[in-house]
Amino acid sequence: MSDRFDAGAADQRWQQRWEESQLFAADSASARPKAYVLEMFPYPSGRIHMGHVRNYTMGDVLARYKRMTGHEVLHPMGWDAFGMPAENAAMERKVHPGAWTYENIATMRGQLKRLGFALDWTREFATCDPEYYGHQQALFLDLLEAGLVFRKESEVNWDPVDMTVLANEQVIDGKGWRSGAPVERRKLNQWFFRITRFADDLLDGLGDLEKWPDKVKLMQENWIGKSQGLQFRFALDRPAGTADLDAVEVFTTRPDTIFGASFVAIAADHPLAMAIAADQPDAARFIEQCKAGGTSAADIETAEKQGYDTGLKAVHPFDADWQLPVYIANFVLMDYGTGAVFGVPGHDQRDHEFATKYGLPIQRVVAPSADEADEPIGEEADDREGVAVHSRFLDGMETEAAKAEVIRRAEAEGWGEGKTVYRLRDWGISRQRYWGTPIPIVHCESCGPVGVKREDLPIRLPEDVSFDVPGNPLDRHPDWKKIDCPRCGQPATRETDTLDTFVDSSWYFVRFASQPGDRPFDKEEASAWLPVDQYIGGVEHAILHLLYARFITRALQHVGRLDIAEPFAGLFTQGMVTHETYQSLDGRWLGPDEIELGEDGQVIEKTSGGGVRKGRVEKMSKSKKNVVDPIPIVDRYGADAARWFMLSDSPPERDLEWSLGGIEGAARFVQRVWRLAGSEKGEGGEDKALERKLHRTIVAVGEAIEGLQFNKAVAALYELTSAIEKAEPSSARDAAIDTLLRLIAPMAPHLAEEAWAARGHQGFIADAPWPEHDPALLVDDEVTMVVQVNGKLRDKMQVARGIARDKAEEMALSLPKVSQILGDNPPRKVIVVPDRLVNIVA
RNA sequence: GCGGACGUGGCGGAAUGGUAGACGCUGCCGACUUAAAAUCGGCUUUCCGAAAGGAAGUGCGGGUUCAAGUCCCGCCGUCCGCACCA
Repeated sequence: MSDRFDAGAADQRWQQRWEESQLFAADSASARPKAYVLEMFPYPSGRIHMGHVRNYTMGDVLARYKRMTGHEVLHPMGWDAFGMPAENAAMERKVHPGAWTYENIATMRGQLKRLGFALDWTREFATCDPEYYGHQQALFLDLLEAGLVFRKESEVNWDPVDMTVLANEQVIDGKGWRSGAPVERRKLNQWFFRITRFADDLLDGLGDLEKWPDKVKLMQENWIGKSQGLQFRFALDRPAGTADLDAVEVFTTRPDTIFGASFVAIAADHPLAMAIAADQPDAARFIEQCKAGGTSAADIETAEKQGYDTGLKAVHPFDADWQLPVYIANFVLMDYGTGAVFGVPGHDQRDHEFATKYGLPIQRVVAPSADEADEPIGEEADDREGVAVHSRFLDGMETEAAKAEVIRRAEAEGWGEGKTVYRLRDWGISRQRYWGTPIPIVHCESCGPVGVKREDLPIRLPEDVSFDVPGNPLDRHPDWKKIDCPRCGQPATRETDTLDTFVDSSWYFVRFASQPGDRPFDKEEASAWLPVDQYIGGVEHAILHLLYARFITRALQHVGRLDIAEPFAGLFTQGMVTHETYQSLDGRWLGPDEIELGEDGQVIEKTSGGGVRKGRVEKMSKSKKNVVDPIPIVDRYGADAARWFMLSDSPPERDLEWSLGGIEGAARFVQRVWRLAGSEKGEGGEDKALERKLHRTIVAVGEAIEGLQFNKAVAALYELTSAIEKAEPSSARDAAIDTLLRLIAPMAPHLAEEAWAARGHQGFIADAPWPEHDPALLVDDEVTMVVQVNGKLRDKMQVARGIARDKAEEMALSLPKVSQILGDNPPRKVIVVPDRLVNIVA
């Protein structure tokens, strides 16, 4: 063996051998227990970044570990290939989105292979492959036939200058990112998936997801937002002219605060608002104003609360003489509840701001106790629950009881009813863009929207499109949309909207498991692999992607395509990769390769020698120029060092700060293991202490990998490596080295294979069984017990394991340090935790 | 604005309510070397002390407990998501 591990040569050698032997191709028919390990597939943006390296390294360690523990492993890779960046590239660089995307895929595939991931490349696909999106169109038709797809009006961000629909991220401070024009909200007829039909089911299903992080389940629960409340009608004292507008229907989750109401507010696009606008020009103007700005919730809710007093009065349901002003308000959403609310400024912060602005009464109607009924409401609303006060017949009732009582009376008197509502809205899937899956619908004047014939799938995107002007190229294509109606044969037009790319990523994991040519997937084969045992990706996907994938899985079950409800049995959300940022003194962002350490230790800009301000540690991003490209790192230090660093130190769920020192440390460790593997062999001899350490490490590393706590596995392996280095040559030490190689094989596979072969073993270490541990070697005969006085550490003692309580107490009390502190006073109390500590309370 | 998390040495972090700082990085000292690199050994929370030893200490302020980084309440700060970014 040579002195230094040649990472470049070893990486290449083993990657080639793995590929030649098709080692990581998954066999659906295998009799071994199956394990499906999946990382969120990447968007082919151009080059892989550190976040990808971290994500795929974690999954790779688990996949390789599962393989060594006797599983048939499915660990596939593909491309989430539709989306806006390809269209932006087309506009900026005059390249076709498809050409741009497939070039990026080719580059990134090579980069991933360079890292030596144990991936089954035979199952690779891109969502922009017509084969894939054709199957997706078939699934769309299934859902359409099952009544899970419908059409309705909904708002989009409209750029009035570019005459195009904008994504939320393209709206910056209420203006279009290219044109700079103030954005408007505009209504379009669009397609939706009826996800709300599964709202309860998606909520209940969270309860069974034991291997999901609680925080993600909680976020989904809040997103679905199931709440019980009261829906009721406020009579309007002056009918607005038409018979059906003599009442306004509101929904509230706090019916107990009904006596604290001081106004009624309706959405700007509420039918009543429309009716009022018809004869009040000021109202019409206000409604126009409300349409300014983007559609995102953050935009709407951080905007200043504004209202327009319609002059109408709503009659309080419990008191015919009590009238509330009716406002049109910019913060009430038509999509949630009934599009109308009553405002209780005492107990809702938004209502409080509104009431303060318009001089409306603020009355306390809930208090921590009846004694505090007259505590004034201060600068902020009091949103705690308690007992009802100043609320007539509700006075003294607990919040929950008061809610029930109001609902009971409303139902008895016939003006309202208890109702369950969800915050979750139906999933809008229409996108007015080219680079996505065409929605397989034909619009016919006589038949309406009709699904295309299945034998015509895939409905392909036309190649000859131009991106010279903004807007949807499908819509302006000269003949693509012209087609005869599949039902009546009359001339008709294709739907020119494409599907949200979240649809693409909502079933790709099924296609990985089974990919027949003639249908989306085979139910039996997919069932053999699904659900995914461990899914790994960024926490930024905690709600939308994961909820949509759960929905689609249920929908596919509903239409009989699949027989599981939950796609991902285990979920892990990993943190971001961050790096320091640097700015020149005049404010330009500088990349890590544009700076260096000056003679006096100050950071300076390489080209000018000018001063550099160290900025905060932030997520790697092009705009801050703090991106480190993984590939030069891999070329310089080897794939294993890069992988090892990604797993070291930082807990995987937290952010990882990239550092040069860190990668060098990892590379040093790779060399240490290599030297150890080539070190002098011993003849015979036991080494009990080393064996103990070894077997504890086997347990620790296995548990750490199963729990995805790779930083702990790394720490345990450092300890074991040091212990072996310090041990005298012996056969026990040689065995420990072979075991160490198997333990690091999932994390540093090239090093492990190279050293395994150099030590004379046959076959791939990737195929070697995971080491077994001997339980007898895990426990020591002696333990250290801590002796505390009043909870403070004063001494320690070595005792036999399993020592009796009274014996431990006696020993502790006889320690000189203890008696010195206690003096002549007998201890008041002694707490003994077996084998751990004695705490003496003086 | 709403929802969710996180906060421990110079740095990344470890710690079933039971020895705070494992392991790694950095730095310093030493060995090897003509020299350097590589490698190996030691030290590295702060304060007081020559040492032995002592005191303080897990964002801030309270609380529960024999015992709190860990549990509870209230703040502060940072990050993620908010439905057309992926």
